Amino acid sequence: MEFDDKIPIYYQIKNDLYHRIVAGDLAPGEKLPAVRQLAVDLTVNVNTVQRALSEMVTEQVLTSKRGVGNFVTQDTTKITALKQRLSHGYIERLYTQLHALRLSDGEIVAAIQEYMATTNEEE
Amino acid sequence: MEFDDKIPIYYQIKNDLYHRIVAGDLAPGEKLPAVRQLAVDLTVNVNTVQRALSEMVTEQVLTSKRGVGNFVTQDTTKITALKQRLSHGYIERLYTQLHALRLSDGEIVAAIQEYMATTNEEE
DNA sequence: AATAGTGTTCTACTTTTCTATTACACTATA
DNA sequence: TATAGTGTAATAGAAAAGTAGAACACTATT
Repeated sequence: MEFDDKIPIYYQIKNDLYHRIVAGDLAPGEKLPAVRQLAVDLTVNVNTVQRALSEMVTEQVLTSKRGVGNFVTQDTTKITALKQRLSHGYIERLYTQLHALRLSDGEIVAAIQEYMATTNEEE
Repeated sequence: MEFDDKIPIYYQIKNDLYHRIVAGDLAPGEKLPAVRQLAVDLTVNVNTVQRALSEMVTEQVLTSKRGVGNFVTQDTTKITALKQRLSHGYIERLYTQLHALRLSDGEIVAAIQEYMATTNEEE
């Protein structure tokens, strides 16, 4: 995984896990790899992984069983809410940014469709 | 100006200036406030302002005249290119993020239009 | 009971960012 | 030619994030 050095790594790890959970890549109730294994996979220190996971436990997106492992919550309403929260946040940020560049609502939609058209074309 | 403590302040200052330049709030050739004044306005250290500005000089978005001041470039093609670069980057990031959440192209456009509808309604 | 695998916590160190302060370099103008 | 206003640079210190390594706590299995 590549990291943006402008943003704390633990924060980027959280976001990556959020995405994998919402996408269903990590199913409700599924056990995560061991923290030491995750640290190896991400080429990062155990403490950095731990910080990301412990925050997600606090947020009740994960549950932790000492001596056993970390697990994705079984409460699917939490996951749905997470998806909503993330996508709404992303859209809000884009809207704010493009508005600051003085793009109108119509121009914003057009720019996105234009982006999609050129992106899919090249595949 | 409020800062996000997850991102370096000098970086956020750069982005704020980018936006003000692209929006025309700071016109081509216009003189910026003195670095010490900007530091006061932003309640930040002079060096932090200086770091933001010097990077923008390197990028040729600003020009600097020692003993005189910092100025927005007069080269409007640079500004247009900057606007393109920023908006494309923002859209690309949104697209990547929402795709990671398994939203299709159509769902992405719909979600944005839905967002715009509810936002404008409340005004 | 022993052991291996797991989460958790702690301390020490490094790097980056930001602040504080001072000094230096240049320009315009009184 | 002073002087005020400007950009530029350098040093030192504080705070936050990350790394490294070790130790501790708990669980399941043998």
